[in-house]
Amino acid sequence: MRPGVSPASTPGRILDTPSRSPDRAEHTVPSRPPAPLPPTLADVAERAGVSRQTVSNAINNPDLLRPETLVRVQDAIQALGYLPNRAARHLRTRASHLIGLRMSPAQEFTANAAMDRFVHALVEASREAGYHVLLFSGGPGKPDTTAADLVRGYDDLLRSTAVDAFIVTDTYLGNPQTRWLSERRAPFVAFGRPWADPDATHPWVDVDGAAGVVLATEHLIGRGHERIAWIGWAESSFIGQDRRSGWERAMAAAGRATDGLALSVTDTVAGGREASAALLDTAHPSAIVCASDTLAVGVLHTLAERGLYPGRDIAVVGFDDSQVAQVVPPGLTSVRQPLEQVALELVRTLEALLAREPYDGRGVLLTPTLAVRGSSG
Amino acid sequence: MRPGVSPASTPGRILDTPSRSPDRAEHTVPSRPPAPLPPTLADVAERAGVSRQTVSNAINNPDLLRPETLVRVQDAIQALGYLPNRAARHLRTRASHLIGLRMSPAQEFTANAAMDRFVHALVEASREAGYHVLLFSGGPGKPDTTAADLVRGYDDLLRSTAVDAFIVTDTYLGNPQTRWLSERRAPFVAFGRPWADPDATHPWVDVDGAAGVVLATEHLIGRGHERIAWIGWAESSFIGQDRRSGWERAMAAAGRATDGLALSVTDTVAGGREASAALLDTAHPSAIVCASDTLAVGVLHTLAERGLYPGRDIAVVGFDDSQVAQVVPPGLTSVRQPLEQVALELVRTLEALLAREPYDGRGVLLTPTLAVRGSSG
DNA sequence: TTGAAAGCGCTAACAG
DNA sequence: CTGTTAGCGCTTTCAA
Repeated sequence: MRPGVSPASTPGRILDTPSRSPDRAEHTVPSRPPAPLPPTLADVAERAGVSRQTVSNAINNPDLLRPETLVRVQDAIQALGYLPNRAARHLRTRASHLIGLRMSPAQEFTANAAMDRFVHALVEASREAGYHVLLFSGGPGKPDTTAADLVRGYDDLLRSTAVDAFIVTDTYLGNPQTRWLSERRAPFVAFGRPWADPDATHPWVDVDGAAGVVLATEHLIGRGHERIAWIGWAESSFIGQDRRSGWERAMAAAGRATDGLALSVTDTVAGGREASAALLDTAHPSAIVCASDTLAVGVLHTLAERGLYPGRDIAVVGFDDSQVAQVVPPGLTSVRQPLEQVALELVRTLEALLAREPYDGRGVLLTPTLAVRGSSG
Repeated sequence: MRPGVSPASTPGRILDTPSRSPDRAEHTVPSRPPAPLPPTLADVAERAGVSRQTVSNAINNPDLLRPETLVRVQDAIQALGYLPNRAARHLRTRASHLIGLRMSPAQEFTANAAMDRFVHALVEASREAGYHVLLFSGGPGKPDTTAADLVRGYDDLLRSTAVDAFIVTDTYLGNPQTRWLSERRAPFVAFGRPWADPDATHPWVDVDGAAGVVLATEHLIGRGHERIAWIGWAESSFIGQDRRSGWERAMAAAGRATDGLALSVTDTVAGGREASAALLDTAHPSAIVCASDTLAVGVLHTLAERGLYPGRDIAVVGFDDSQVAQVVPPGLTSVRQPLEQVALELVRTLEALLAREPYDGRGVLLTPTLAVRGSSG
């Protein structure tokens, strides 16, 4: 850091539209010579005075070497900063050590921040297993998306042997990928149960949404709430039904009635706002549990409009522990998915799969936690 | 979708701690035979009745082929679903067509959702240029991070020739990566100006934060606000100073005094909350511009505590157009970075760099926009 | 215009 | 325990 530098002193071209300025030649910096090529096995072998194969063994089967040879080779590796060329290794072993993950388009104007946290967790978990994450795009979100488009990204990566396996996240859309990948015999692990296809035998990891909502509802019951409402998604959503079942189960266990206390809407702020307004008018709940933070934020809108304070007048709980839940005043109590654990389990399952270990076909279900904040008292 | 299926019918193992159940053998599904290997050049050549090199030419230098041969080869490629093996091509051409991007740990309890949007935009822009994004981790965020740790991820990827180039995003921390990468002659483009190192000659793309704050401040001035306060970061932050200069510039242009109207704090919700409380007590502003959405959310906290309504009693503007800004009631007006354009420019610059085109050394500066919402009237 | 030969850097199989 | 040989699938000379 050089404290004296004015922020505006760095020369730059200000562009409103992204285009290069035409007078480039006047300011041209000659492109510098390329970086020297990294050392190869042969370089290490020569330095250590052994054959290339011995260096390869030193890396992949160290116990085959006599200790003193091993040390000599390792010293040479160290001195040269040698690391095996991934392309060559990939070509030879047919393993890229890359995991493919499709980024579905970012959902704006919602509180769904989970993807970011998940990607971080996955990158971290992959690293520890010696893998990197390769991102690709395409799929739902654009108009005119056909089934072929949906699997296109997967197909290309598979046919070009770019990745060893996939993590599939958007299983909830009724998307054809998991079935397609299964038929294709492509290695993959799904984040999300095969709700719509109970015959599916592919490995999966998921979070027990119902259990999370049970936690939330019991929390509210413990705070003395009698009339606890539910705002969820359309009946056709398996995940939505699962989460709702947690509310029903916890309410039944506590002997609370649920009549007229549930509403299904689309997963938008407006949906949550309107549903909560209707519920407050007709069902007079003292607490509302929502299937998502997006819906819960909608409830906060209604409360703000009516001069009611979340946590004091009406308790509100969301789902996903998004950044919004974490920072919105007075803090939104929310069900938090253990995404770090999910990532760990996904990678672990993937490793077993790639090692061709038999699969027990039962999936892994993880339990979420509840992040309690001001909106619930 | 099979409507009759109960959400709870899918068998799964519920785990509180991530561990595999021991009775795996009882439920074992034999691992299925591996997928057949994708077709190679030789397969296509045989089917088309030509040599392998001719197929290679059909892909890389189509004009070298007689049209009828070309059609025959293309038909064979189509029929077999052939795609070149990336590892082989990479090994031969020394180009992985992979761009490395380090994911710094997710910042929770802030409103910094920009990374998610940026990654999406980058993946999309890369795809159109024929590149994929490879994610790696490590770096700042963990305790005891040394300079060596900071460049470790880059170094490993470079030495193993895993990526062709990097996009470097966290230039603002005074991190050593850009300098290190430059010395190493590794191809990279930075998202962010080399604030701390005006001698740097590496290519970069950035967003004009000062211009964004000018937009925000002028917007408030246009709404009739006289006393517009600023909540920013510590003086040592170049980005913070840049953004602040926008406020100062717009205020000066409108003939507004700024004495006592600015405060510098850490970039947290609490920081924004405390700073706004102090400003309201001492400087009596009618509007507050913040260096980040996180700070702006802190202002919303103070307003909520005092029974004041954002937009009606006090106008608030943030920076980054995070999901929080988009959904928090009554909507937070915020400066939005053109991340899609940024990604496009980064990839474009990278392509030129990798093509060894001369670089004009001036960087690309893009102008943000202002997303106006309820918090500013 | 098309084909033959070589080799990118690595590892698996086998010989010594 | 170490070295030799071969080949993963591709592109790039160079001849035909």
